[in-house]
Amino acid sequence: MNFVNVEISEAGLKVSYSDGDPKHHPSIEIVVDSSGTKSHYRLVGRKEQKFDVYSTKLGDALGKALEKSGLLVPKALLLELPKGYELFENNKEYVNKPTRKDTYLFGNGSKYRSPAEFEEHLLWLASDKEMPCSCKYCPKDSYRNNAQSRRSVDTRSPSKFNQTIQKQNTSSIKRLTAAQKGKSKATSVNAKDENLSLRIDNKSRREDIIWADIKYVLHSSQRDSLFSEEGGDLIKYWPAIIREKSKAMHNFIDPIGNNSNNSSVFYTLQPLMLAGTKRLQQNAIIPWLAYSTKNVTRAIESKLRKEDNEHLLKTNEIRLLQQMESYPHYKAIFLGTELLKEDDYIRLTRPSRDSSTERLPIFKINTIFLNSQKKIQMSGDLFPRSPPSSKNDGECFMLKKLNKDKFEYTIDLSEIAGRYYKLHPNINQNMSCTIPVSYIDRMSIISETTKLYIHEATNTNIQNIQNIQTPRKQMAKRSRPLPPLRTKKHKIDHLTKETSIDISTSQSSQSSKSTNIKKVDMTRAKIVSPRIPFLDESDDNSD
DNA sequence: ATCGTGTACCCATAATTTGC
DNA sequence: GCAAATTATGGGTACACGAT
Repeated sequence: MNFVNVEISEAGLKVSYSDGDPKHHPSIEIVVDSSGTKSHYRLVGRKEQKFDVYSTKLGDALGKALEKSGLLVPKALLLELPKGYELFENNKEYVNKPTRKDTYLFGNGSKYRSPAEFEEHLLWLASDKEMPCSCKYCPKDSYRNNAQSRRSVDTRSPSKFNQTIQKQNTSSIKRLTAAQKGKSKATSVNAKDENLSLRIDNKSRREDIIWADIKYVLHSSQRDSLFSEEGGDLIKYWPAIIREKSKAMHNFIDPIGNNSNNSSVFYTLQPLMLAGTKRLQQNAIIPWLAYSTKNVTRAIESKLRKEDNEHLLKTNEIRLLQQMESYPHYKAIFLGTELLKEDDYIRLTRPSRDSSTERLPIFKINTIFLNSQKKIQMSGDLFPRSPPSSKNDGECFMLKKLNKDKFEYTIDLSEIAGRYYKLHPNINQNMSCTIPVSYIDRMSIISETTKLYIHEATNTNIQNIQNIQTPRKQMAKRSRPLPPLRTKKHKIDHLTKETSIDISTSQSSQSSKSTNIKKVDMTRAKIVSPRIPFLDESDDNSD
């Protein structure tokens, strides 16, 4: 999962997005039923033990998930429940039975009966919402997967109100899928917006493609690398799709730094070609047509072309062949968000000694190959690093090779933390990639979804978008496609898509006219795309 | 370490609502 | 009005935790 809505601090974790609303809280009045049983709800205070159970268990679960995706979690404690959620204790006094007390979490209309039940929903709230929530109470597309799946509760106004809400939600989802099969979908999307009273006129809408200020979209290292290219400084905005629009929570810390007075609307954006989503305010984005795309596309293109050439010059076929002729070799592979090439410097995940002060060692890739066990490995030189304190930071040129001249180290993919950047020598996050996806898939998914959205937008933009969007010329040449590594669920769709994608990519960018029914599936596929960490690059798919 | 107690969680089923 | 879908309820039990 891609956790974009979590604030990690020394004190613990906060989830900055919420679908909770106090209107879903139960009434605290005492209700007496016909048999004389007295029942009432009591708000559980933050200082109570029950509350601690929730904050530690939920914090623990969230912390684990964050760490799994490579983030450092100083303290796995949920500092507060997401906005609008509260813990209640149901107190039931029976006439002839002992009193019963049950704790429940209310907030989004569902009644979570344990931290474990809320766990998945919390992760979803914290995530970029690319995937539907898999908690037991959230609506599923397939009807009634497991018996007695979901409940929803509003004890104050039993049934009516709450049920209508749920009805509308599920039906709008159904309508959406139905509409997607046809053509128009704008109308059905609006239905849901209205429901959430989020409609604001003359502002960008969900599914619009807009430009987002790169200050908020790219990391500084990415910007640096872009700016170092000719024309790179012309790029002030980055294309993105609006995935969600929401109102700011009261104490939401907006990512721009302003205190949100002017506009309380937030957009959840998915920048094209980048992993993850961003939550930005109105003033950080501009409509597509408000920005001249010519310069930008040219600059990006030239950057890409330059990289290509550079790469071609660097290839060293002879050495490759001499060394491990029998193994298929690659010139580059995608690992998560980064492209790793021969001669690159990368960081390894484990320190050579297990002192925490030591920085991750650097590894220079000499070759990338598929070994006899069909595992991708890299051979190269290892450079241990001293703790950050010693010497100056230009140390990368003073690196001392650990291996002797005629020897190389071999490492597994799992040992790679990410690229080493001269300007950012202290990065210690790991890429932590587990799911393999083909290069074709990644690129097609991105371009296909864009095409889909573009159809909804103005036609005049198609050309521009595609200039940016189209997969660049392949750089890696490999003799065989990658073996499927252990994967999770997505594998099946992935295989069925393969053929159609192949065609659309090979005929380059001009496929806006190819009316491919698979496009609809692509909207589902995009869910997978941004966070699939491991991508291989191939153009000769000989399966 | 083990026992006992109360609680949290899970599950089956009863009850109710909805769709045809 | 019936069947299916959904929700509420209460029992069973694993587990945590304090007492022995």
